[in-house]
Amino acid sequence: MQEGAQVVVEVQGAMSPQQLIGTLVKAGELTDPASPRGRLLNAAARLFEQKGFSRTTVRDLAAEVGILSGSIFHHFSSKEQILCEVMKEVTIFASARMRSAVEQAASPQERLRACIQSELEAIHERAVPGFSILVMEWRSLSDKSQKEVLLLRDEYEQIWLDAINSARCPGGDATVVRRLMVGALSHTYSWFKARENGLTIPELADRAYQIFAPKS
Amino acid sequence: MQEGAQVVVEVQGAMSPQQLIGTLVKAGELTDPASPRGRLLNAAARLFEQKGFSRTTVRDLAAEVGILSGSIFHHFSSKEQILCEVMKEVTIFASARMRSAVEQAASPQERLRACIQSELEAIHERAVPGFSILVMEWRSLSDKSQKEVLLLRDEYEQIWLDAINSARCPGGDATVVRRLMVGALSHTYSWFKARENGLTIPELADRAYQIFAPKS
Amino acid sequence: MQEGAQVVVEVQGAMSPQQLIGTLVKAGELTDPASPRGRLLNAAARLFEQKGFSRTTVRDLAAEVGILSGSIFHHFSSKEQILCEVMKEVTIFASARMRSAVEQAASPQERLRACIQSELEAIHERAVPGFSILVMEWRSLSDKSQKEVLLLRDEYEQIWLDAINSARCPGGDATVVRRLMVGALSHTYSWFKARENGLTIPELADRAYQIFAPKS
Amino acid sequence: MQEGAQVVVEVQGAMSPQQLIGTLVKAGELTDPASPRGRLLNAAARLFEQKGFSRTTVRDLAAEVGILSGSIFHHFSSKEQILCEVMKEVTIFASARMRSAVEQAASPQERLRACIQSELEAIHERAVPGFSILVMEWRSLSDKSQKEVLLLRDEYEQIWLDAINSARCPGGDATVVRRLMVGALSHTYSWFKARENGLTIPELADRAYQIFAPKS
DNA sequence: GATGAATGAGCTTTCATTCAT
DNA sequence: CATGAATGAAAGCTCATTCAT
Repeated sequence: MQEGAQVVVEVQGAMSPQQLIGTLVKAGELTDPASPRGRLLNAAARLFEQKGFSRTTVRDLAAEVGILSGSIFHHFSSKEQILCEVMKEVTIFASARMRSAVEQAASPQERLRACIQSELEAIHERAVPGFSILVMEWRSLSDKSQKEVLLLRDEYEQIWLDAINSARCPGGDATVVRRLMVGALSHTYSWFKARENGLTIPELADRAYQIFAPKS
Repeated sequence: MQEGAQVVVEVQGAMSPQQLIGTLVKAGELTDPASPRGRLLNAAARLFEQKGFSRTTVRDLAAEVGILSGSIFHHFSSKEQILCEVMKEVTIFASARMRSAVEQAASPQERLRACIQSELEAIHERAVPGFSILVMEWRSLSDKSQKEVLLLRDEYEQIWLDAINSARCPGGDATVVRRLMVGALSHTYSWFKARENGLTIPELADRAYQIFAPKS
Repeated sequence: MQEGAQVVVEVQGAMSPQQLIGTLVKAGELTDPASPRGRLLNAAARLFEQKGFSRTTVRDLAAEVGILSGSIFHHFSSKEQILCEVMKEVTIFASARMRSAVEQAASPQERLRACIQSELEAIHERAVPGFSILVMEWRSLSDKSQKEVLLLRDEYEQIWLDAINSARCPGGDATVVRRLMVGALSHTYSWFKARENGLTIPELADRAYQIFAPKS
Repeated sequence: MQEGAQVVVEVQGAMSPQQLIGTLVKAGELTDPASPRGRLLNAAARLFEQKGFSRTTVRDLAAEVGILSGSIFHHFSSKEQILCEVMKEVTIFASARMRSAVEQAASPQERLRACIQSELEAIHERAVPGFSILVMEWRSLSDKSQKEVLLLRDEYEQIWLDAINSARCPGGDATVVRRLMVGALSHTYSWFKARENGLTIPELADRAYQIFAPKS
């Protein structure tokens, strides 16, 4: 099933976020967003991103999906577990999305460009919201949960490191460059609003690429 | 390029953080860090940075300076006001620090380099902790407080925009570049530890400079 | 004159306080006193009357009905809302009670007499305690809550004004007379104890009637 | 000195409130309203009347007279003692005022009329505010303080009982009549505003007199 | 006498979590 | 599975009172 999923992902690089989610759901890697659990995770992602983890109450969450707060604990054992699951699903989705984007890129430069745009899309798309949570709410996670997420996260980061290395970006070793980049990109959540800034996501990706790309 | 950086560091040594604070205190722009209010603000900056605003209780804060929780409200009218005051003082200090660093830089490139290093020092120095709070806890501030801080913040950002513009950085208009930079630099708080990464702040500033500086 | 009073008492006996409450509960106008919310409201009425609103803590209230203080906020959003709800329910109950008493009175004089006795019973009966709160704790209510209660209160006061007008009481316009009466009657809560004063409520109502009734 | 005071009071029946206060201050029966203690008592009377005892903080009180809250305790040992002293001074002032008013009345009816007007003036005059506190905040007083005030109060009430008895008011024994009256009159504080109701204090006294006076 | 800092008990309220129905 | 009532710990905050200066 894992393999099946990867095959599908590879073949359909031009899939819409909705299609990609559908594929990953069928592969058992993501929770069905139509299920109670899935609706809860989506609502959580949205609220944690908007208001922050600790300013979001389980009552807010329950209200958002139209149940009572007590019922949440039939699906998750704690509020923190919800955060953890959100982060895992977001990571899985972002990984799949980025892998498919990178695979379609021809040159190292294009690969880097694809990574940047893919991450920005993950941050700002409505499809599976919550990417900025990975950065902003990292400290809200227990050590145990952090480890769980890091396991999935490593895979995602490896794609980045490869892209940065092969594109020969300035700024020294790829780890440091990537860390500066993750800060820059995730912070866009706080200020970039597609409608207001007169800037589209691809345009924003261009700007970031101009900065981080190798000097020609 | 490394040399340019080192020059800045030496020159800037003209006034230590402690001295600068002393000057600002005498000018009535900062609270005396030895006063009860000042000790509270410093402790708040430290704790808000370490644990986050909402995970820090007023009891934590009180314990940190050796008083009882009720006594805090002699000096501040609410927990949120403490955050606001911390942000204002941090901004004032960071502005003064950066202005003096920029003034001693000879070229546009050196000015940009000075800005980067100055902000990194603000983030990681112990002198006036709390710079990363400005980014990380922005949403914990009420609209009213945000406006108060923004008034001071504008001044600080203007120095940056001037530096970015005159250095002719890539990435389009200076506002967007600065926003990407803010994210990149403030996020270093989460991962950069001078002792562990085998990287000093000037070295880290160099890396960032290599990325954001104009392509030669 | 004593006889007139006794007739009213006998006739009014047609419905006991308990029965009237039952009817109002079924009609959805009062909270069921057996429900958690109803038990809380009754306890609040008792305590606010005995100790005053601000000297009654939500912990007192919770202890009185055998729950913990936090649980109160499942039923009410604030302590002040409890006061508001108590006042509304007391007003509704007192209105219904007085209306039925007045309807059974034959003459204008008997109607006034019935009003006086009905209000005294509302003040001193155990059935729905809390009438004196309406006067004594009025200032503890926010402006918004005051308006809510006044809406219900107007109806109650209209019955009084009609009775005063048709009985041709001395003392000028009915509004002023009623206000003097409200003060006189509600203050009895502070000094009248049926067992101690050697005076029953109907007897006390007689005394008040002798004072406020038209001079023959 | 006690005698001297009484002589003065007798002789100058037409004294203004200010003059009467001056006399009582000289006789050592009231605190000089210009002294810090006196200003505190006046402010307390005003605030307790406006907002209620428990809703008035010692900080409010201090702010009202322009000192800091800690300084209050150089003049009074507790907040409750302030209330007690206010009540005592108000009682002394109201007694002196009513005694002089009653002495100038020719008939029993006029004496009753004088009592009513005198009490209304005590309630609504600005000179020594706080009469309504005697009724409204009685429960805020400790048992010990209640006894102290009652000692002075008895004298005041005796004047009333004599007036009621000699005027042959309806409503049974004078104690009950007086109690109904004190409720009616003190409650006027809550609704009577000289400027708004189109009713002066003497006119209001007339209305009350028409109600409580003997039926002709 | 006043100040300002601190106390400490107690307040109302919040909230993740539990559990009988 | 969902409900709704309750829990209980802990939160932010209030306030009368104390006391060294």
